[in-house]
Amino acid sequence: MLCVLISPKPARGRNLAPRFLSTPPAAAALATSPDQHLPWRAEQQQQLATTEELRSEVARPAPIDTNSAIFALLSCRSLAQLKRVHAQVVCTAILAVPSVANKLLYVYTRHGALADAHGLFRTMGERDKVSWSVMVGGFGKAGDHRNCLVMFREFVRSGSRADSYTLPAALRACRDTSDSNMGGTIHQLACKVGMDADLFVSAALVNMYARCGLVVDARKLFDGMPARDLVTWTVMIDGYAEGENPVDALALFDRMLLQGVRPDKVTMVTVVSACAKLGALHKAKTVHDYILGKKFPLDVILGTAVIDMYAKCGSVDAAREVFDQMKEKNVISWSAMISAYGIHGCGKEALELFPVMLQNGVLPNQITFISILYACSHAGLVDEGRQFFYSMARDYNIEPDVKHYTCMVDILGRAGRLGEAMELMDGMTVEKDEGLWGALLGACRIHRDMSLAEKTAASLLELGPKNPGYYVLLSNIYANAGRWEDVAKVRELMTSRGLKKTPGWTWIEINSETHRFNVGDKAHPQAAQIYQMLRSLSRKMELAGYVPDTNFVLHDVDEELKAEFLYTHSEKLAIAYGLVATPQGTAIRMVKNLRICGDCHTFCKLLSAVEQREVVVRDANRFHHFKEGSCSCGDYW
DNA sequence: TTAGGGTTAG
Repeated sequence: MLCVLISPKPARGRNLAPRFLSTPPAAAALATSPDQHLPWRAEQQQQLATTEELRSEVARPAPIDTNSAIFALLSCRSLAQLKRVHAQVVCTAILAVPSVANKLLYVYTRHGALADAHGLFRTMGERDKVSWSVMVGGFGKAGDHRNCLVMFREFVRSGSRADSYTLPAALRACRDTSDSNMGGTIHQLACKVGMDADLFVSAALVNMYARCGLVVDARKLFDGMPARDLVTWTVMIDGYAEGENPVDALALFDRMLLQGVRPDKVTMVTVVSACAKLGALHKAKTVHDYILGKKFPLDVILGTAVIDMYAKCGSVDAAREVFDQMKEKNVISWSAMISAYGIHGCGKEALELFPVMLQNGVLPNQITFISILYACSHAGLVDEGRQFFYSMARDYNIEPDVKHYTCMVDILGRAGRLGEAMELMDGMTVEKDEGLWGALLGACRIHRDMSLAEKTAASLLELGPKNPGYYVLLSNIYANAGRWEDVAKVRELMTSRGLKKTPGWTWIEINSETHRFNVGDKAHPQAAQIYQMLRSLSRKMELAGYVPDTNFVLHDVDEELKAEFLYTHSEKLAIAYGLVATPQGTAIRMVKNLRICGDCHTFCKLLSAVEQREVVVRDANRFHHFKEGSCSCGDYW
């Protein structure tokens, strides 16, 4: 076939059926390639002609009817195969049948061949709603949001009414580009054409607003909907979970159940992921029991979500149990388990899993290496980390990106090898971002390297970081050195850039309920008991040798006041409540939104011995398991 | 000839 289409002269030695002589326009388009007019290309074609002619005898397109064409299109496994069927369709002149042409368009988009699909679309004589929606949806699914919206606009301008296929596709493009302005415009259009109450459109609208960070607008829309289906509930739950509001996500799920709506597997994945964000082990077990009770199969997606949930709720053992039970595992499941070990400081276990993954025929990807390097970093495995870092490109053809460099700088920096970290950064070709400089600055804090800290901070501040954490880090470094004027300057810079320090909070799960504490919080109904417990605890702890480490208080105030600040840190209030509300011997499990403070870390270690309690803290970076006076992080965090 | 669609894991 190819020979007939590309050969400039009549083929020799065979009779061509008349249909091959008059090449239809679409078939000509098929043979077009951008470089076909280049001289070397023409020469090459001449040389290839004989072989291709022979081949074409075998591969000559056979006539095909409409039904067989649709069946053949749906069974295409490769783009080459698809192009052969396309040629058959062209030769049989059934491209004029809309269902065939549209199916062809659709299958091209499914193979990610959007240029081919678009080429065909442009030459199609008759384009109906399906052709348009295939193109709008095709560009969207391929991640080409711009062309998705261009097609949508063309569709609307062609005088067609936006429908329940094209509107959700266009809204998804807005969601994926976080363009709530465009999303709002499309919302108005949906209202204008009376499509806003359609279930597909309204689910897409709720999803778009929520994922663009406008959860309140999403909820208003959700509450005002005349009808809701499972997907609408699911996207709203997901909106809360993704918006870092897992409490509302889980509350909405409970409400959904109360209203008699039965969740499906996708809803459960969303709920499990909300639970992972929350970090409450009791709740995690309840959700897992629900999944088992309702007999949802733990397939690769739900199973992986459950692994991640248990890991982030503090039980790496439960995560491993689920991992072992899963029949099908992909690279995401393996990476989730490696990451689970990593955040719990079990570097050895994480690294042991890597070769097992390979033995199971699963190849690592970029994220697997981030999980591995993270595990090395939090277990102090410098040499191992370095080996993995260099093996990425060499053995797996995965070029390290800025995140991998950040992990590596973290590994070297924490281990005190600041010079090596700098060297690595000097030699990198990928663009440096604030996270990378932040990692180096963190290392400067740990090893008190004032001069490098200043240089690093200069580069960091030049990038204009949006994360208040980096300013606080720098301010901490100055405060530790007693440079209060510089502390004030950093604070001023933060204010001028419109940033505020993220307030620290800790919550603790008691009897399946979470209780949240801020610094100096007195809002809890049992506040009196909590503060009384804190006073008796501090006496006991000081007798056992605890000395408040006032270096962690950064206000320029006297020592006595500093100690008072320390005692009302949210971590300590949560611990005190844990002691008040749970029987002796029960583990105390907490989640903190920021990194645990150094003084609270010391406090937890001592408390685990004095009170004979296991204390588990998830902070913004990792888990700390305190037991009998020491922490699983080995004071290395 | 009735094709195309909204939600999910590290």
